[in-house]
Amino acid sequence: MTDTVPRPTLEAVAARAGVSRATVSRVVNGSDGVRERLAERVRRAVEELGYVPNQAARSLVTKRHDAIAVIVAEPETRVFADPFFARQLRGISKELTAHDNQLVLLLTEDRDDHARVGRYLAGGHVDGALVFSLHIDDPLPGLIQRAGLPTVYGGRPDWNGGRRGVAYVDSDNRGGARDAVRHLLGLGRGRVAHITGALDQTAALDRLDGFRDVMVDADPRLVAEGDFTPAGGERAMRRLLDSCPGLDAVFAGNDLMAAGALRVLREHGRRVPDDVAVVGFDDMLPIAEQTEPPLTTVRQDIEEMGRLMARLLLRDLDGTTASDENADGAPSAVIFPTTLVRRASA
Amino acid sequence: MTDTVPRPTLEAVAARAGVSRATVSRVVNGSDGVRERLAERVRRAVEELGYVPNQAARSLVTKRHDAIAVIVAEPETRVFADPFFARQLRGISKELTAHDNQLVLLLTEDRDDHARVGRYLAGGHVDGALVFSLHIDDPLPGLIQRAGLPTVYGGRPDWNGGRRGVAYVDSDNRGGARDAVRHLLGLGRGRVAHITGALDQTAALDRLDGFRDVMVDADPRLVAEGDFTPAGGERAMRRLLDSCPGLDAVFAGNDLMAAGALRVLREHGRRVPDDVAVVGFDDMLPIAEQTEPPLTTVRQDIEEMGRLMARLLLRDLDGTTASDENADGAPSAVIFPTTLVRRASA
DNA sequence: ACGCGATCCGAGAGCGCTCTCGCCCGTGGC
DNA sequence: GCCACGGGCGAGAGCGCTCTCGGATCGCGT
Repeated sequence: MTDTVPRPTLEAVAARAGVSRATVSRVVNGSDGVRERLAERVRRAVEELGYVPNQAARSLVTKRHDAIAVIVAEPETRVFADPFFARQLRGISKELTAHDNQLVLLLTEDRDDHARVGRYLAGGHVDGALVFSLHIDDPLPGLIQRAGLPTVYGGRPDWNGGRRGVAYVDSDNRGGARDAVRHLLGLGRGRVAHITGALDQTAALDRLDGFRDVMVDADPRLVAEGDFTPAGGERAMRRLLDSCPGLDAVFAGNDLMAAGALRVLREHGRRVPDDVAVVGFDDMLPIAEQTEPPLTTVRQDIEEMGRLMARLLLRDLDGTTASDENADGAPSAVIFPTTLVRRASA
Repeated sequence: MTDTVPRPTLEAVAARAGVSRATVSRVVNGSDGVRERLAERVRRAVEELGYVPNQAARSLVTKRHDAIAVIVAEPETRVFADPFFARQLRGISKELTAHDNQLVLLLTEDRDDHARVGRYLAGGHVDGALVFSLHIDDPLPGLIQRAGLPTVYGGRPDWNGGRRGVAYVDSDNRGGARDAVRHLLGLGRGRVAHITGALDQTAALDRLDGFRDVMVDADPRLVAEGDFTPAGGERAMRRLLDSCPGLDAVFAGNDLMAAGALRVLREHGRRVPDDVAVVGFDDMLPIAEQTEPPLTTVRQDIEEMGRLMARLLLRDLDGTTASDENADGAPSAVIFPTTLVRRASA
């Protein structure tokens, strides 16, 4: 390993430019009050020495780290088999790097991990946190709140009603579900069934609510509980076919379950969309395009949601610096619209 | 925002325990030479005050950050529609957190990003780097090398032959490809075609080599270039059907292309696997299980590969501390075995 | 010419930690 | 009973930076 040459310090740059450390610092941090001639000399020295500020030293005094934690709480590998996550991460990454912030990724699986994460956050290594895929009764939010870290959640937290001012970004699950069901009705289908997601997640609950908004007094047997997995979708579909053989449409809580449902329908000789129309949710590529037939589904702009989460957090961080109550102004919840993507299945 | 109470410092703990800062430091960092009685007192003080070391201050003197960068160089969204990445990340994450290292994620899209990343790495914010999805002629490795950062690559870099001692972890693409093709031959298929991946990636090249190892003097028209996408797979399949209508098996460079190929085959009325057997690569869930018919494919232990990458890097880091040449001993390349997963398509 | 702001810059303290060095004290050899 | 020795602990310097504060310098009005 090439023993790294010690990197130049502020001191070194100052010496070379014939000025004091303070002046170099001013130039480097872009504060004004330095005459152009000097500033130019400093900049040249920085260039020549290849000076890069030592972040540790800087943080030590500023107490800022320009780093935010992204926490993905996913006990199961399920969501991991899902490009969703990667997309959102990409959006976040773009926004953060645009503002010179680092992205510290924390993946958690179980409660032990959450304790560890709590300790980490309390350790003050990062300026804020972005949290995903919380399930009901997760201890994490409590830990984070105690650490006093500015946080933005991805997806509506279940305790939203309780505490106030919780910032989160979510897609319009309820509205998207309504659109999906209305589309089915518009196709002339009368007996529309719904396969729900795992009901310990707000996304599943909201989609179910959207379904109910439209199918006001639907036969309760038209709703079958799934768990967001293909296998769960298959099971739910079988149950539905069993209890309501006359159904002519299915709205699945996500594309994975829709794929499972398609398989069961085919197995039972029901043609899609002729006999039964199917709509999914997420527009999870490449699944949605690969099913037979390709899936009509509800799309959300995942990447943009990621960006927005980051943006909200960064804004909050700046607000905090200004030390006000930050209770007002900021819309603490942003709901993204969804769009129906028509393919062959409905 | 609750104005965070200033966190206790070493000084505070020392005062409370009635010892010097040095002693507290020793206890906290687990170095010996502190009598048990004192150590216990210090530990209690730490507990009572909820002391957590300030990482910035520590790094300032140790020049260690206990942070490593994970760089995913992916210009296209392609690989992002792919759970591969998430799995590997999870493996890395587990290993790193087990050793109290942070994971700093850097996602790059274009060359500009790479310049930025280069600067970041040179900035000495992290102790090492894990790099993925390099394409041929990427400037990144050069930048990293100049920054003198210990690095482990995910997937064989194309310049492996050139420079020496490049550490990387890859799966046995060539061997896996051979297994796939042999399986097809074992099924009694004689005219096996291959749809390659994007040939600017070593994984695609290696899989092609594996194919050729077995199909020593195959008709060159049995090889069609793809690009790892479903659409590319479709196009390649059409070309193959066109030039070699008599083919009875296809080995696709990944599952996405295999899915595309399946569609084209179905469209052309070829039954799978009866008329044409198909094998993919990656066992990319949930794709492989959702195709019609489910895909026989080659699996690799992604998560474990991630873990190993992290482990290799951390070991290198420790070795560096010990300031030796680290030229020997360490196997700088590790190839993971693959296994064939039999489903219905072949 | 002289004084008075305003402007620009440097000196120096201090962020919280690690680590070297040397002091102190207890022990053992003679 | 004295001195050498060694292990346990504290004092203090210093990591590289920011930021306050006061001094130097300049321009301007009179």
